[in-house]
Amino acid sequence: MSKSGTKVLNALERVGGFASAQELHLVLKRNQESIGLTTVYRALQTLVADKSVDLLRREDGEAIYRLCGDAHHHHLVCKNCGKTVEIEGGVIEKWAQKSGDEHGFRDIGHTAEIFGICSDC
Amino acid sequence: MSKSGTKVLNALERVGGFASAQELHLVLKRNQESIGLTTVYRALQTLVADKSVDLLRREDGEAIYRLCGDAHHHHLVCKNCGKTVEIEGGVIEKWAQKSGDEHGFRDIGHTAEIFGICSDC
DNA sequence: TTTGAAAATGACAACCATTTCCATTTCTGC
DNA sequence: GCAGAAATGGAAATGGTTGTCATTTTCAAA
Repeated sequence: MSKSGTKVLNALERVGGFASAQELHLVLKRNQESIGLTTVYRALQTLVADKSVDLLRREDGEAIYRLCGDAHHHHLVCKNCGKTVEIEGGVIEKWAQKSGDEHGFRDIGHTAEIFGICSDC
Repeated sequence: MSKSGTKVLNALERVGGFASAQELHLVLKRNQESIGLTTVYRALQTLVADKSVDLLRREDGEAIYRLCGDAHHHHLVCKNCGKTVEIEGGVIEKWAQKSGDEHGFRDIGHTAEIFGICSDC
């Protein structure tokens, strides 16, 4: 793990939720951590590839990131306030595997997100 | 409904699925329909506000649109050659709705894609 | 310790979807 | 036909994200 990767992870822990790359960059700057915006983006790309961090999208298309546990799960996200609930997705795993099998695909993976408006909004 | 709104709706029908604003603009140009990109964007904004069209996001953040009431389906995509199969997703609809309900969310929507390697690759 | 190649870094420029601006054209009611 | 409102579209601006490339750091081998 590069020095920057660690810094970005720490920043993500500190904000404790979603943050865009630009927001993380600001947090780090405020904390006297010298780091370039480009490096933040690169560190995030690596972390996402390593599955240490989740990548989602705000409604306006901006990428937002957050720490993610190891277990494969899905998210229910409020389109308004960003509140997030982790959802068990066994049904989806089976559906993806079955659909892939039926069409002769192998190395099946999938993505799935649910969004809506939460009870507080 | 403005003239442009009609053209954009027709284009959406013609492509029969998801399309980005830029793709729709291309489709219209190819069909000898003179229309500006700006106008396509404006028409889409209006159609989304009217709930005639759904707005979703590609993985890269680009906005994609589809007619409301279109049969909602999902895609099985080959990571290697791009071959795509349309998948029925009733299971997912129910899963998304149920998960949303359980946590008090309303206006539930979802995205789901399956990817893998097809039999030809 | 020195060295040299590979990886990491960051300022800056490039990219591209989307929006804003504004001048021109088209529509609508009178 | 006329005036005002709405629609249109080309050009420029915006803003998140990625590419470029020269410089710095890391680190293992000599």
